[in-house]
Amino acid sequence: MTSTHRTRTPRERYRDQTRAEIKQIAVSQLAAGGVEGVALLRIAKEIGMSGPALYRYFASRDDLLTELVVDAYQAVAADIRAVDIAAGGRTALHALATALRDWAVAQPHLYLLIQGTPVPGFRAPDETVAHAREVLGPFLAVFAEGRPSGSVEPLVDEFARWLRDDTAVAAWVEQRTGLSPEEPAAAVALTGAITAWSQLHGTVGLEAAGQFAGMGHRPATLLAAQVDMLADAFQLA
Amino acid sequence: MTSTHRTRTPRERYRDQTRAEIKQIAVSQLAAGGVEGVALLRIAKEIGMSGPALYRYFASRDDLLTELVVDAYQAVAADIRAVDIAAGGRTALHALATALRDWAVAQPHLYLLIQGTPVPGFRAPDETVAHAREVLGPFLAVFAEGRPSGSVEPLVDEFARWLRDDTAVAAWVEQRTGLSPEEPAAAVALTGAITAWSQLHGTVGLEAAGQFAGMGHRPATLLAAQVDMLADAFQLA
DNA sequence: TGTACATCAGTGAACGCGCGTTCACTGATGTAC
DNA sequence: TGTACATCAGTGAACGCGCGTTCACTGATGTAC
Repeated sequence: MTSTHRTRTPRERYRDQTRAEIKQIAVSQLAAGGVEGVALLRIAKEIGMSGPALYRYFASRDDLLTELVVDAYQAVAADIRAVDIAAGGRTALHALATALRDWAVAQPHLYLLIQGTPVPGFRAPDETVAHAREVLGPFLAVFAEGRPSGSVEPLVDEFARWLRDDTAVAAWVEQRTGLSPEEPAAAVALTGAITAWSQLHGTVGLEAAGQFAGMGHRPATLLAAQVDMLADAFQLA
Repeated sequence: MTSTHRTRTPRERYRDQTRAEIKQIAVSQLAAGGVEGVALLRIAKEIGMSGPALYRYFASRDDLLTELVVDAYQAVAADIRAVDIAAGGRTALHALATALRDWAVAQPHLYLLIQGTPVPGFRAPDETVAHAREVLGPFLAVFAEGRPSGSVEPLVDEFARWLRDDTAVAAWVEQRTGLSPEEPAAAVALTGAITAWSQLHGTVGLEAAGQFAGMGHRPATLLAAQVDMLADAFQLA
C-alpha cells in the first residue's frame, strides 16, 4: 500500500483480479444461502475453472471465509470513517448511526457475517478486534463530549476499570480522543461507544435478519429514536 | 392439553419420550455446531437407532428444525410470562429484561436460532408471529403506563398508524392492555414494546453471539443501563 | 535478440466423507371379537 | 381367555448428491544471461 510499491506486473494484476472475482462470487453465494452456501466447487464452476484451480488463490475454504470477514470489516469501517462528525454531539451520532445502518441494509449478509451468529468451528483472525475498534473509533470522539446521566453512571464505573486494566484499550481511546486514560471523560467516551454499538446492533441486527418484516414502522425512525435516547443519556448537545 | 384428555397409552408415552430424546440431541448438536451441525444420521447413531428409524418421528430434517424453533419460542415465552410485573414501571421492565437475558445466556444457541441470522431456505412456520407476540405481550402492559418523551414521539406516530391499519395487532394490544386501539396509550404501549425488544436484542444478541468476549464490563450492567434509558424515554415510574 | 530455465495457472482423475431420503422387509405390540 | 388381524417401531441396503482436498501432470508466461 506504500507509494514506493512498484507497479504490479500483469501476472500480479491478473491474480488480483481473479481473487477478487472469486470473492465476489463467494459474497453472492453468502447472500443467497448463508455461510454454508459458500462452496468452492460451485464458485469454480461459475468462473469457468476446475475446482482445484481455486487452490492457487486460497489455501482453503476457511481462508476464503476469513478474507470475506476481514473485507467486510474494512468496508464498514471505511463507511464509518467517511462520516463527517465535525458537528459533534447528537448530529454526529445520528450521522454515524445512519451510516452503519445504510451499510448493513445494503448488504445484510455481510453484516450478519461479522455481527451475527458465529460460524461454528470458524476461528476469527486476531485482527478482528482491531477491525472492530476501527469501526467504533469515531464513536469515541463523539462521546468524549458526553456527560453521563444517572442511567449510565454505574456502567461508566465498569468501563473506567477496564480502561485502567487494559493498556491496549487505553491506547486506543487515547488515540481517538486525545484523553489520557485517567481522565473521567475517557471512560465516558468508551462507555458511550460500546453502549451505542450495542444499542444500534439491536435495530440494525433485527432489520438485517429480516425480523421487521410485516411491521408497520420505518426502521430508520426506530434507529433515530434510539440515537436520541443515547444522546439524552449522555447529554450530548 | 385439555384435562379431558385420556391417559396416554404406553405406546404413546414411549413415542413422546423418543421424540423428546431426538429433540434433546438435536439441541445439543445445535449448541455444538450451529444449525448445519444438526444431522439426522448422527442423531440416530447417538440414540442407537438406524437412520431411517427417525422418519417414524419426524417427516424430515426441516420438520425437526421447525419444532426446535417453536419449542424455543414457547420456552422463552414461558419464562417471560412467569415474571411478576405487578409492580409495573421501571421495576417490572428490569425484571422482564433480566428474564429475557437469563434465558438467552443459558441457551445462546436457541436465542440465536430464533433471533439471529435466518437459516437459509428455511421457512418459519406461520405460528412464529404469534409466538413472538407471546414473548412481547408482558412488555405491552408495562409500557401502557408510559408517557413518550421527545425522543420517541415521532416513533409513536408510526406505531399509531400501524395500530389503525392492522386489526390483528390492534386486537393483540387490546387483549394485553385493555386499551382500545384509538386510545393514545395503545400506541405508546406498542411503541414501547417494540423499542424495548429492539433495544434489548442489541445487548442480549451480542452477548449470545460471544461478541463481548474479552471486554471489561458485565453485560448485566449494560442491560440495566439500557433498561433505564428506555424507562427514561417513556417516563416510567 | 535468443535461448535455457524457473515459476506459475490450470486440468482431470480420484479420494473419502457424511448427508437426507426411499424402499421393502421383519418383528413386536395393541385391538376386536 | 384365546385367536386373527391391524398397527406401529425399527432394520439394512441402497440411491444420488455435493462437498473439500490431494496429486501428478501440462502448457503458458516470465526471468537471467
